[in-house]
Amino acid sequence: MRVGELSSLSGVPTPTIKYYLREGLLPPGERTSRNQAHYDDRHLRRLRLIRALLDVGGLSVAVARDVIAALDSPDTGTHKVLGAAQQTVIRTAAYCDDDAREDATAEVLDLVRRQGWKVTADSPSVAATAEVLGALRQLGLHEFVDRLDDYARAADAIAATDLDLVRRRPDADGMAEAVILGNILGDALLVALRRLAQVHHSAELFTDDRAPQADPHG
Amino acid sequence: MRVGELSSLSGVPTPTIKYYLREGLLPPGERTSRNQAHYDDRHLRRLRLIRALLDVGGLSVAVARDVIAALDSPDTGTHKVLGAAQQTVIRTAAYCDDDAREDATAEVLDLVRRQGWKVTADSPSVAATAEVLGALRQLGLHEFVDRLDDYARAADAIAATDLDLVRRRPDADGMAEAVILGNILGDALLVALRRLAQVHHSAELFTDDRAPQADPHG
DNA sequence: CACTTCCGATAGTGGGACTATCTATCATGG
DNA sequence: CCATGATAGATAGTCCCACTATCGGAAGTG
Repeated sequence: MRVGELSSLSGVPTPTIKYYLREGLLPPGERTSRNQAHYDDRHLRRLRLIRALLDVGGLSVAVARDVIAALDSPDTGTHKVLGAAQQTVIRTAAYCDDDAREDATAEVLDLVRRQGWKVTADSPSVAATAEVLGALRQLGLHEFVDRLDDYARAADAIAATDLDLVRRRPDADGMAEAVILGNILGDALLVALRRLAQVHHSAELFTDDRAPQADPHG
Repeated sequence: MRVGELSSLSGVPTPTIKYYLREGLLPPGERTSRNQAHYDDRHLRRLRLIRALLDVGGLSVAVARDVIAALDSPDTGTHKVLGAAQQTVIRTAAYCDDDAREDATAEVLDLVRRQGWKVTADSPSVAATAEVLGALRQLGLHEFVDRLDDYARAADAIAATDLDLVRRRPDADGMAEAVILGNILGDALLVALRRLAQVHHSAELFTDDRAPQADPHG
């Protein structure tokens, strides 16, 4: 197909497709002449991936490019792809200072040990977790930090399900995309589910020991 | 204190503080004359909250203003504040089409019933969850949707911990801020913990049935 | 052969989050 | 008491990002 058809099938305007081509998010089509190129359904799938990363995952174009590049690297083993997915954590700008970060890193490594997780100290996830932990500390949310293990247990259950899904999936063509998407959409899903469950627990808590409010948030 | 001191204590440049004042993120200081105003540590706390919402939570200034407005509303009961925290879910732009969304909404309500959650159908969390679910479906990640209950269970455990923290906290001055921050930083924390746990499970899985790779993602 | 579509390049747009400047005050220390 | 410097408020400018518009030349299409 040509770019016009790709545009109408995907719902992405032609100039935007050109922009993604320029930015290296979308691989170029197969050239048939000086000003003609053919695209196939791989381009369509890729385009959908891009939109999901940008719209639902909230990634920037630059980060999306990096994620996609990892996806396209020759050795796309599952483990490697999961490594690429790690990149998608980055939404915590540097917030806490260096001392706090260092303390927090030690604390995360402690947590890792307690949970029996096999993770090396220099993993980017450790840094990401430490960053958030530092922010929590610095803002005085100590109770939160005290319940870190509770949250870690939940995260462990989630990751177990994640990996179970990966394990069951045959190493098909779209597997790498599925892993990335599962992580990014999975994050959004978990946030939504958490709010949902909060509404329930909130209603439960406050209809017991406070004035019964009929309105569970709308 | 005056704005200069507020700036140096918070690390936020003076023009930016003025900008936040203009945008209604920060309440005006107590005027002492035509061109002088005094700020106190409430302003400092608020400023820290703002930066956390923007930097760590990734909220836009507009959304942050809404959240803060809810925080400042006269009846700042815990349940109400949690309602405001719901606002912070919004990062999933409209991605799936209307039909998919409708189906997904029904599916979410089913889930709510299965989990025994007390949530009304018109809660914003339901819509948010449905949006993500629709996106997952539309992208062909059906296995993911099939494990929805697993994720919901984890979310329930998380929310239970969340509410337990709220319950234990005396209704102090900073409680509302803590709830909001706990949600927003908590999201970031859980994403980070999930990645951390994934690294572990990934290592575990692939050192068993594949070529042993020494490198758990860096 | 008229007409549409395409490619590639370049330039422009609009929104968001600041950032700079300017004027008219006011504060303060010598 | 006055020079120096900070401040409030207003307005305008900047920078980045994600597009979007236009254009020239070339190729497909009925």
